[in-house]
Amino acid sequence: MKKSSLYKGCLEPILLRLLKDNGRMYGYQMTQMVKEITKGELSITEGALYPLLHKLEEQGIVEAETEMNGNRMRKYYSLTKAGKKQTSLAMEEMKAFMQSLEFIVNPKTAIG
Amino acid sequence: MKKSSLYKGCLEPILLRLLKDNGRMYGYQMTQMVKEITKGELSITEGALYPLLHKLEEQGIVEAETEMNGNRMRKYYSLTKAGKKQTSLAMEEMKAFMQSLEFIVNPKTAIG
DNA sequence: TTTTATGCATAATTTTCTTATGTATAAGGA
DNA sequence: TCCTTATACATAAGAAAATTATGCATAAAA
Repeated sequence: MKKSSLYKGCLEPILLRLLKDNGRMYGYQMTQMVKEITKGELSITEGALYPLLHKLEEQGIVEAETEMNGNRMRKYYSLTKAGKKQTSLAMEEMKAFMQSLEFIVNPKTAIG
Repeated sequence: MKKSSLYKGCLEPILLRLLKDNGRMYGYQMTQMVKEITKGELSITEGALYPLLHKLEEQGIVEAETEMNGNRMRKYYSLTKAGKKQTSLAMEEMKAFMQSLEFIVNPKTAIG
């Protein structure tokens, strides 16, 4: 992540969203996609990413499959059924969160 | 803050924004205003608020004046000159952050 | 051949909260 | 009158969630 890190607390919903949109991804791919989507604004650090993926797997939110790509390992993650449900909830929360931020930071243009 | 706390890392810019918009505020007032603006979505806890205000004061971002309101104390905070500069930067970061979140969570409608 | 990119992982530390607790005044309801 | 809620500050202990640093390994590029 970035040094100033407003992103603190948003990483989990971000990953869930990525998996929801792309179906099946491996960790490194997530970091690259986020970097691309946000035009370099957000860099997910590995120290944050991998422990979180492991936690989500433990919780049954995602499931993992290891594949070999040439000589290199890739660990693909995808949402479980419970994970999809959880993602819906997380997206609702994100929506409310972003709306609240708008209210505070952009009180004039924010539409409630 | 809320339990789910996506807000982690956003409290400081939120307070700066409040002070920028309202000029001079005391802590309790900030908690009430945020609650009102966000329709109850965001509740700033005192354990997060007061230590942060003290830190900002130490850093010369805000300055404090204690006043008595009847028999009750209020500690009013306002941005210093350095604080206003810092707030501008923080708002730029917030804008970029919120845009990035849009890109991720709402890729179709997000305008880049 | 050294750096950069790909790809995973974990440990130590720091940041930033939550939760709990404490003090004190004032207002409102039962 | 008494208890709860609201107002208003403060701090300490603990948890959560990052950062930073490190490690391993393969492959491509400079």
